[in-house]
Parts: sequence; structure tokens; C-alpha cells
Amino acid sequence: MGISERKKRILAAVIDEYIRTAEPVGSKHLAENAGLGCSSATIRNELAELVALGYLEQPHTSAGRVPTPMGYRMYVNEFMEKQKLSLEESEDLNRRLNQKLQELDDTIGSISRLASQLTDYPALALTAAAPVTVKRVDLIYVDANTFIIVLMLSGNTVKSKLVHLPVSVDQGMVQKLSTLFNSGFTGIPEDQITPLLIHSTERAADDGMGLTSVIAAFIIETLSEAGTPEAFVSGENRLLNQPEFRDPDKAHRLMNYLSGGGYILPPAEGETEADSEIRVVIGPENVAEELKDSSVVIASYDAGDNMKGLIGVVGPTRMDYSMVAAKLRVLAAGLSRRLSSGEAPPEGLHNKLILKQNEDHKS
Amino acid sequence: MGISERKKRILAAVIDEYIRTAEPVGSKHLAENAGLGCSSATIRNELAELVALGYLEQPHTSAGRVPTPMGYRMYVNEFMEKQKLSLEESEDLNRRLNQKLQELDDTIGSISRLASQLTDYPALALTAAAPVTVKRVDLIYVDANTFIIVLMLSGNTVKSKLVHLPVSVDQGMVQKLSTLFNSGFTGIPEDQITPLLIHSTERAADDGMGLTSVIAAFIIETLSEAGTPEAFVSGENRLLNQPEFRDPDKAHRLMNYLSGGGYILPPAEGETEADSEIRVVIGPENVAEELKDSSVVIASYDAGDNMKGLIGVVGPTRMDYSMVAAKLRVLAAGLSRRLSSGEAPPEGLHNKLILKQNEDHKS
DNA sequence: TGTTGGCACTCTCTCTTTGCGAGTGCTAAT
DNA sequence: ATTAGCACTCGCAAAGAGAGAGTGCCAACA
Repeated sequence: MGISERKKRILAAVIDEYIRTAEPVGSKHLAENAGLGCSSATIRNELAELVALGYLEQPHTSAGRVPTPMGYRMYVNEFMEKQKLSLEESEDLNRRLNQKLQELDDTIGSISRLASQLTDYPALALTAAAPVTVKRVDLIYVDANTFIIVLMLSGNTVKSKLVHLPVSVDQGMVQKLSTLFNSGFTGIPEDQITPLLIHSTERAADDGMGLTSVIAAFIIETLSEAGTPEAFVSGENRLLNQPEFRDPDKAHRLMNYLSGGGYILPPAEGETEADSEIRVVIGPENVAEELKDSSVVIASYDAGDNMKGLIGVVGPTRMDYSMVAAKLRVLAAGLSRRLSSGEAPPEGLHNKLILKQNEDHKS
Repeated sequence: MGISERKKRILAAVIDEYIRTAEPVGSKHLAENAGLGCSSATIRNELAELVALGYLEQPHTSAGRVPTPMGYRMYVNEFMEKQKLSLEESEDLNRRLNQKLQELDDTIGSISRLASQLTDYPALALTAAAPVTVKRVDLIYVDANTFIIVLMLSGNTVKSKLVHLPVSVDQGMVQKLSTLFNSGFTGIPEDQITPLLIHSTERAADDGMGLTSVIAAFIIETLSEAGTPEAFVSGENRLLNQPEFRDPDKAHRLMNYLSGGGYILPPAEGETEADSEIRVVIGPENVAEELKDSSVVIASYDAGDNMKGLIGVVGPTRMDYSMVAAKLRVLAAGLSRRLSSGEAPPEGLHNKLILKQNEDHKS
């Protein structure tokens, strides 16, 4: 767009400053601190034009200028890539990511916590949504009334469940069912597990006790759960750090929206994805009413098997886009590296656990 | 204690009213609405004495009265048991509890969410902390580089994990290890799994590839995780509903404390546990500095095997103790019933899942 | 033509003042 | 012992005044 170079520099300076201080930026301040070689009067003229063009606005006559969403958009599209994390920052970040990934519990939840912690904004993480299938079914016979179902899924995760029965089964039946399920239920997506299939399996196993349907139910439940994207929101309370949320009502509304798992998924509009894999949705660009004056930065990570997950950060429109984008980029890249390639983190898991044992002794 | 009956009634009325409105309660208001048969002047006298006794205080001369922690304490100890939930309320509550328990995912997290939702205060749930042991170990051979570890724990939960190896193993080794682990590692608590034990197992299996220690590490990690009480905090944002947290800083401080998993565990002082299993910790009675002007209501539930978990609710000292206590009581009782006795909820799990399958077709 | 200094003007923010009302404590009467 | 009445206190909200920041515009200058 035909904006003079100087206008761009001034716009960028205003936005940087506003992001830092959250206060309208005046011409004098700009002339003194932003190091563009001209006087406040000149800047005033330029500012006036930027207002006319729609990139800035003034809260009231005779206050400083504040960026409009359009201004932020320009900022994000044109000026942002300049910022990169220093090497040591990004190393530190990777270190912390590794640490999180080693804890074998709810990975995605802790990633969202990490993102929130790093950026000091609320963060959310969505697990990859992709059709999952069962790779392998094992049934472990425990006793006449008890067995364990173990499912290995297509993303190489394992789910298991203990089943107590009111009736008793013999080991042979468990064996038979195991074979039948492995041949009939593996490799197919949830929606192909029809009542028909279940019934025919039941007949083939000569199962009069409903065992088959218990197992099938667990498979269906597991597939559906694993295939449903799950959202984790963390650090909602960090909103309160932002001056624009000093109004408790405003903060409350947004927090409610977020902790309700408020869905943020932007319209997958074919933005000119200049910046690889990072999407920025500014204020009114959001579809959700609750987000109309907040911004969202979203990075997608590759979870292997063509699955994409998302990490996002929510903040006021006056959000530190560069910082957030830079950090999310590293985080998403690290996540992708870990998840799509082979498996767990580099090494050390095992050693760490052995060490841990000793630590625990103390407590 | 030697407080006249009327004083008690007045105190209770003040507290009830203050809980409702969050505003200092005046004598006139009390005379008109609280239905004690005397005039405002009389009440004024009584109020003055209650202030002298330390049950009430006035924010400033010539404002209404506000309960002190000591006042709340009296209220909790003496007047509270009166409130019971109506039958239908408690049925509704049980219904919702059942529903939550049926979702097989992180039960304890969703219980905490439920508690928060029901009371409209932040809630937290702690899993039972008790030494857990392994009941049974199964190793499922998948392919030369892959096997699945399945652990059945005391408490009848099952944990599993997929292990990829850089080297290849044969099925015989897996078999052998399975037997060894079942005889050597079952029934013993985490702290008895010594490096010594691991080494001797390793030798017995003639395992030169570190397989043994991978499995042992998983067992240790699992036991330690299952034995460590885990805290889930939900609904921190509901704090903002309370007028006492209109000050964002105050709200922020407490929310931070809470979402840091802030530990709330009250000193297990031998309170005269009149009210079965419900503990109320009022304002300054809390040990944590951050909670000094909040209150906590805690119910403990029985998770079987002598394990106790906690559900708690945090709010301002002006918290609706009766309501919270009543709801938590039902919740904890329901949880205990489900967890300690046998197993899953009454029935219907299976049917529900079959139904679910059809629903999912639509989407 | 683009840039700069100067100046009057506008508007918000903060501090102070003022008046009101709620609620108290005390006293005298029942 | 309870009640009615009354003077008093004190916080709070609305109103007013002053200060300061920043603008827009104009005239001068390169």
C-alpha cells in the first residue's frame, strides 16, 4: 500500500510504544524517544494522516494516538518478522519444553501451561483432531470376573481399562474375543464400527454375556475421545495483569468464555500466510463475540500422521505480537519435532526416573 | 458459651444477611426484615454488645455491622447444621455427579469442576494420597522393537505405556521378564523398589539391554504419580463474582495462589469434628498467608483402601457456608459410595456408549 | 513544498469540597 | 428491660476547580 516509509516507521513506533505502556502515545514523546529524525510538529502532521487513513485513532481530541485493529494488522503483516529470539532465549525455551515433555502425564495440558507462563497471557492448546483407529487389541485375563482391555491406537498411544463382570468368563473366551477383535476392529475408523459389526462379532464368539459389546463400547469411547480435539486453557488469571482488564466485569466475561473451553478456532480463511504457521487474529477479526476486542495468536504443530494441533495465546489487542509469535513459533516447532518424529524426548527419561526414586526417598 | 438466645439469633441474622448482600447490616434493616420481635433500638444494644464480645465489627463508626472471623466460627459451629438440601436438589446433584463419573477421563478434575459449578466458588480436588502398589504386570509383545507395559494397581486402576526400543528383543525375553516382575514387584510399595531389586531382576532375566530398568522406571514413575496427591483447581475465575474481589490485584493474588496448586491443606488440627467430615477454615485460621482473608470448606471422601481424598471450595470469608457445606457433603458422600464400593456407576455405561455411537454419526 | 516552532484550545484526570443519608450511641420515657 | 427520639459521625457520590498533556493550525523558514 502506498504509505510513505516514514509513516510506516512512525506507525511502528506508536504501536511498539503503546504495546509497552498501554497509554496513548503523543507526538512529543515520539519525537524524543523514537529516534526518527524530525520534530514533534512533523510527527503531528503524519499522525493526523495516519488517523485519516484508519491506522490510528484518538480516544478523544487531544489525547495521544492509539492503534486501530487495522493498524495492528499492518504491524503484524509488515513489521513483525524482524523480531527473533536470541539464541539463548530459544535454547532456554527448548529446554523447558523438553522438561515438560518428559513428564508423561497430560502433555497437552502442560504445554498450554508452559505457553501461558512464557508469554504471561492466557494460553490454550488443542490436541490434534484426526480420525484415530485401533492398531491392536489385547485382552488380559485377570480372574473369572475381571479382565483388562488394552488398546493400541494409531498414534501409538495406549489406552487400557479394567472390566469387572457380574458373570464369569473363561480364559478361552477371552482368547477368542481377542482374536476376533484384532481381525475385525483394527484399522477402521470409529464410524465404521457399526452395530452390525458388533453383532456379528458377538455371534462369531458365541458370546451370550454381552462381553463383546462391553469391549466394543470401550473401543468406541476411546476412539471418539482420542479423535475429538480437546482444549486446555491455562493461565486465565494472567488476564488480570493487563490494564485493559482492570474492569473485573470485562475480565470475567472473557475468562468465562475461555474456561468454558471457548472455541477460538479462527475461520480458516486463506490468509496470505506469509508467516509460516503463525496466525494472528486481531480484535474484531475474531468471530466469537467475546473476543471482539482481544487478539489471538495461534501456532499449529504437527503431531504426526498428518494431524495438526494448535497452541494459542489470547490477550488484549495491544498484545505483544512479536514476542508471542516468536515464542509460539519455537514451541510449536519443538513440539512438532518431538511428536511427529519417532517418539519420546532424546534420552534421559530412564536415568531421570532412577534418580527420581532416590529423591522421593527423602520426603 | 454464655450468649443469650436472642444474641445468637441476631448474630445469625446479621451473618445471613451479610452473606447475601455483602453489605454491612444495620439495626433498622434487621428489625424490619429478620422477624425477631423487637425494635431497632434493642437490636442496637445487642449489636453493640456483640461487637464488644468480638463477634461483629464495624468498618467505621456509623456503618452497619460485619461479622468477624470469630463470628463466622460461631455461625459455622452452632447454626449451620440446620440447613439441609431439599430432596430434589440433592437428587439433581447426585444425577450430575453420576454423569461426571461416567466420563472415564480425568475424574478428579471434573469433580472439581462440578463442585465449582455447583457452588459458584473456585473449587479444588485432591486425589487420595496413599501408598499404591502394583497388583499385576503384563508385557505385551508387539514387534521386535516394541512392547506394551500394562500395570494393574491396587485400587484397580490400570496404567499402560508403549515402549519403543533401539534394540530388538524376542518374545521369550518379554515372557521371562513378565514372570519375574510379577513375582518380584507386585504388592510392594514404591520405596521398596530398590536399585538392588532392579539389578537382581536384571541378572535373573539375563537382560543385557536395559529392558528391566525401563520397565522398573515405568513402575516407579507410575507408583509415584499415583501415590502423589494431585490437585485440580477449577473455576478460579468465579472469584470475580464476589464483590470482595472487585479489586483486581486482590483477585489476582489469590487466583495465582490457587492456580499454582496452592496448597490449602489445613493443619489437621483435631477440631471438634462435630460435623462429620466437613471442615471449615475461616479467614485468619488459614495457614497460608494468601488465604488469610478467605475461607475454605473441605469435605473428604473415601476412595477405598483407606485412602482419603479431598474436595474443597474457596471463597471470601463471607461465604455461603451452609450452602457449600451441604453440597460438598452430598458430593463427597456420592464420591465415596462410588469409589470405595466396587467400581463404576450403577449401570448404563454400556448403553450410553452404544447410543453415543449413533449420535456421533451425525456430526 | 515539506518542515519547524509557537500558541491557543480542548479535553481528561485528579484533587477538593459539599451535601446527603445511613446508622449509631445516648437519654428519657414506658 | 424495652422502646422512641434525637443529635452526631462518617463515608460516599456528585459537583467544581485546576493542572497537564496533547492537539490543530498558522506563520516562518529551508
